[in-house]
Amino acid sequence: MIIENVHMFNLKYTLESGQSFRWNKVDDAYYGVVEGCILKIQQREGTLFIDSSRKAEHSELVHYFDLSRDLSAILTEVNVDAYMDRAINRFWGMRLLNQELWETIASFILSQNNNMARIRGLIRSLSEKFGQKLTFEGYVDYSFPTPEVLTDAGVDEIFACGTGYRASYLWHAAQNVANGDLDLDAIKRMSYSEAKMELMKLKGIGEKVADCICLFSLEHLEALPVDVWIKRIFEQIYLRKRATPREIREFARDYFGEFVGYAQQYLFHYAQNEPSWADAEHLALLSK
DNA sequence: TTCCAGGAGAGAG
DNA sequence: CTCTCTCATGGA
Repeated sequence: MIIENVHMFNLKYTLESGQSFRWNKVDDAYYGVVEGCILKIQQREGTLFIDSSRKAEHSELVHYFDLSRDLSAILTEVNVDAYMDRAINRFWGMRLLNQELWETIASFILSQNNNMARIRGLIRSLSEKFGQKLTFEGYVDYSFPTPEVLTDAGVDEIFACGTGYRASYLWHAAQNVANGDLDLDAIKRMSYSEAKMELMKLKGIGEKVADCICLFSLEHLEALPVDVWIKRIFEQIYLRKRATPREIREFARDYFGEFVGYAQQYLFHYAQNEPSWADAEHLALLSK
């Protein structure tokens, strides 16, 4: 499949900005698993070339990559200072994905007190062990395990994948989804605050992880996950003092507006890729 | 060896 | 409400 005239979209920035752990780069193509099939995607300017192990729906992909959203309007809205302007221009075209809900819940349960490389490894080994093997043009990957499979596997088998103390959290979540106590379709219909509250009823999901799920799967663009990076960024760049996650959320929501989740993604990725993100020259961008 | 990572839960104060 | 400690794991 080919999607032409893709406006304001950068595949690399979108897939490498820490919101998904499932994509692998091979030459100039990205391979990943979405909806139980392998996707191979390449971007050449405004055109996306997509190959798949199964026939992928055009509308599914447009939704997954958030392509129908008016990103230009959002970035105009959150571009309120010279610092943000630099982050936006550096990663122009980065979009928030709309990923599958169960996989996003499980992935961010595993993400707590953990680093990107290891999160990717954990998801990979869980999928290898409990998912279905998929192949496409010599590329091998695995579907993400269903809640039912993880429930039957048990805590010990999940722990054996290297998940550490998060094993019981993941098993508990899988069980709740499998037995219907956590209704994923209902959550998809909820407002941001309702969905966040519902997700936080699960063990191992606090405010930060719930916000990641709301932002990277449920299209709640007002969600602001406060991790160690976002905390550093707001304490050092915007607030210039120690701050609690609640203070950061309240300030940022008021300062950037209803699309603070998009603002957050640009700040997060900028700080991760620009070692001098908090030096004097950067701080001066806000001193006017 | 100690520190850190897209944190959360439990307990104390 | 806010601290503080602990929870596996592996790479720096």
